[in-house]
Amino acid sequence: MDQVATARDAYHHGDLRAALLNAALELLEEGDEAALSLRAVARRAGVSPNAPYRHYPDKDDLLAALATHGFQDLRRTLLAAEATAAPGEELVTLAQAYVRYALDHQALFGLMFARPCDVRHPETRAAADETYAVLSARVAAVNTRPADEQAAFMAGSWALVHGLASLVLYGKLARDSKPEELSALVRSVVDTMCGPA
Amino acid sequence: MDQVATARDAYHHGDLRAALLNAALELLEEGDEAALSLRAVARRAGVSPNAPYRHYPDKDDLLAALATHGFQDLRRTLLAAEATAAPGEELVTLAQAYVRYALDHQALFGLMFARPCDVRHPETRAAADETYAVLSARVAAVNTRPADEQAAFMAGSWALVHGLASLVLYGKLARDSKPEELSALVRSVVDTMCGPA
DNA sequence: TGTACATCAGTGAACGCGCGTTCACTGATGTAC
DNA sequence: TGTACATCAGTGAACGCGCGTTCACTGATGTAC
Repeated sequence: MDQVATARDAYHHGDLRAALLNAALELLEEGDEAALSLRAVARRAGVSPNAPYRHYPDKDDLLAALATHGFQDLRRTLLAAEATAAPGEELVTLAQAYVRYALDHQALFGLMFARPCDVRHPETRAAADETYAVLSARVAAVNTRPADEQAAFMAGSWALVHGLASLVLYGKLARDSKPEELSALVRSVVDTMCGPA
Repeated sequence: MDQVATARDAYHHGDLRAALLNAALELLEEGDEAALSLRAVARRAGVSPNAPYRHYPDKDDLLAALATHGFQDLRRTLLAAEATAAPGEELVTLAQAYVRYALDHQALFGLMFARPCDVRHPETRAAADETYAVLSARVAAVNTRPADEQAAFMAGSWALVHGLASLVLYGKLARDSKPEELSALVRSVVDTMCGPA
């Protein structure tokens, strides 16, 4: 009986597209991007090897969907952190949340940022841009520099924060630091580089 | 005759280790890291599929050697750029050279920075640290900030420059910019973020 | 100077594997009458 | 309300492929005597 019900439920899955995304995210949490094969995703979702093709034209498309999801998730995470920041601490808090996100979702973060953001997946581009917008809005609110430096300051802030995340993530900087040491590092770097001119 | 000589030369190769590295670098210039298989490297070097195992224990070791080479090459590139910089322009010049290196060696740059720099390959770590040292020495020479901000400023400078390179490389920032526009962007960002406090 | 022999650095075939993708199919669903 | 039928969303087997790595091997080299 149970089996019948399960089988029936399983056949027309309901929302296999989302289930595949979740399965892929699970696999990314567990390992690196190399372990993320379409077949593994299908297996994890409990579905036959080619079921994904009903929902994604090919593997690249699934990866793009994952990256899009990642940017949206990072954006929400940043907004949530910003909302709880002490007054005057917003930029540092955003930076810390960004770096923590990278460390908490290593493979996904790598996938998001080590894939070309090109014309073929405009929704991924849009999601990336919206993530950037959270940072740059905060920078605009905080920044005391002349107007003609605004754009450079925005790009620089993203680069700074993203560079920190990348270097730490791959062991180039602050190897073996504990989380609180890392937060302190991010704070001091952001204070030093983004402080009032 | 030629063939005999070629065959004789080919058998004991002389320096297959270096030849494999070069072959791998060529493949990286031509495509992405995914196209870099041990077998493809051996093919490119004109050698049988398992000849590489005389020189590298496994594929991971070859990748580490590539990363090491990349860091040394980047270091030399930075030093050369620095040496030709106009007085007062050293930091900006270094930053521009760093970003250009990333764009000129996309797959290698990705390999260098998207691999964990861990205990298993100390020579790669050392090479990465020496590359960083070029930047931080220059920062120390230029920096006018208080001593207790030195470390943060050094880390921040690397993060800034590396973040710029990464974001541009993967189409997150300054999409479709021409080289000179990019150099101008790097200049304005570095001036804004690293300028005198 | 010549020779036996250990060692080094290659070859070539084979292993098992998992991959992305395609094919022909079938079970479930919804809609027109 | 019931039924025929188109459509949707899965299955399961198979394809060809290139991979990393191992095996047993052989040709080239250098060294001791």
